[in-house]
Amino acid sequence: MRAAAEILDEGGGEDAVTLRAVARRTGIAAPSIYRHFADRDQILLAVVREAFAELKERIEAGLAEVDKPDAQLRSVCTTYLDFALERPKRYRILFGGVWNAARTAENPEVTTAAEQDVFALLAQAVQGCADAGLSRSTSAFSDATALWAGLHGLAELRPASPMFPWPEGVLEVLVNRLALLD
Amino acid sequence: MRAAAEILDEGGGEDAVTLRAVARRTGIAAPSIYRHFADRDQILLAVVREAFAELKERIEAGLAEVDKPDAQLRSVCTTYLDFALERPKRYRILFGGVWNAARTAENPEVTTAAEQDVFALLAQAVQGCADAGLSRSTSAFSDATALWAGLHGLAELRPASPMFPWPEGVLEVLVNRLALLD
DNA sequence: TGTACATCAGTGAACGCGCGTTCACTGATGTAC
DNA sequence: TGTACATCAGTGAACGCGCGTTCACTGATGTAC
Repeated sequence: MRAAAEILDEGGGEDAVTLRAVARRTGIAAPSIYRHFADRDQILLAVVREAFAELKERIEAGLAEVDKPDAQLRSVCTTYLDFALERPKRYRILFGGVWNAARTAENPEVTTAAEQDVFALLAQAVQGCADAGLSRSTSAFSDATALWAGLHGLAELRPASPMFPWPEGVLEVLVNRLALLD
Repeated sequence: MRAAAEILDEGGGEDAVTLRAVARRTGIAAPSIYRHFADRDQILLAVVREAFAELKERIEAGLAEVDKPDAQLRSVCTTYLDFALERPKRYRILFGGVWNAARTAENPEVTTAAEQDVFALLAQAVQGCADAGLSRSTSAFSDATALWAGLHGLAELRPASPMFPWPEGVLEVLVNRLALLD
């Protein structure tokens, strides 16, 4: 059921995830949805919740596979970007602003909190590099914020501008310079 | 008339810019719009066209006020970010992906071309710093791309996550490090 | 100066559509005695 | 083992709504003779 909701957002914007479209996709009648969700907003909320959970899990799984702090930082960034490029629509709904700004006040744990969880993984990785002497960073929080902006920009811009002649290695440039590695 | 279309997108997503909403805002009946635009898509197109033009003009106006290459680069970035933070919805429709990806093929001059125009101003500013020995950049294009990603990320993330404890000076960090100034 | 006519931005009524949601219902499954 | 009943996921019909768009129209303004 939730799976259907997710598959759906791969075919149009957030507004394409209509209650009736989810029903069609699931193969049930529209009113049947009310046995599982109170209203349309709850469907979106469930999609957001699940997507945040998956992003976090993937980052943590990637982290577990490497040891060195700089490899860990690169892993976080790569996983984050891969997630966004694989599922641009789903990524977009997480940090997209439209949905976020409107519902954030009512469900802080799904948006603000989940977002900070993901950001914390990034900030910890930067801090880890600084602690190990692999980064010249003196403010892991501030540098992680700049890096987050860079990652997010790349994550949104690349699918949005497929005609742009993207050069190789933009991600590496962002990580190396913003986390002050070398 | 177009002014009304613009004011409108300050109150909801792209999908809130309905033909009827524009009509209400303008104070005319819905069918009257067809004297000025062929259909709904043309309204959105006009908004995008005008917003791109305004962004470009503002950047150029800012550029004309300073001389030193590094001041010019900072001016471009500041103007870009200010535009995005002042009118988040309008900025979003320019580089937003949803509208872009769907209509880009039919109207390349409004999206791809206008986008490259704006990017060119950024790339030239980075190149100017490199030429003047103010930047260590050896690939202005590649570095400008990374910087663009950083700017875009900040431009989207800040309005989208008002609860996040944004540190001071993120923009400066992005510009200094990604354009290799110092 | 006066008359005929084209142009043009506007109008209200109507269309068919997909939407979220409500309603009273059906039929299968599990549990109590 | 059999009967009564609660639970629960599903159903089709219907509602009112805002949407984009089409239609035949009106009334003001400008131009030709």
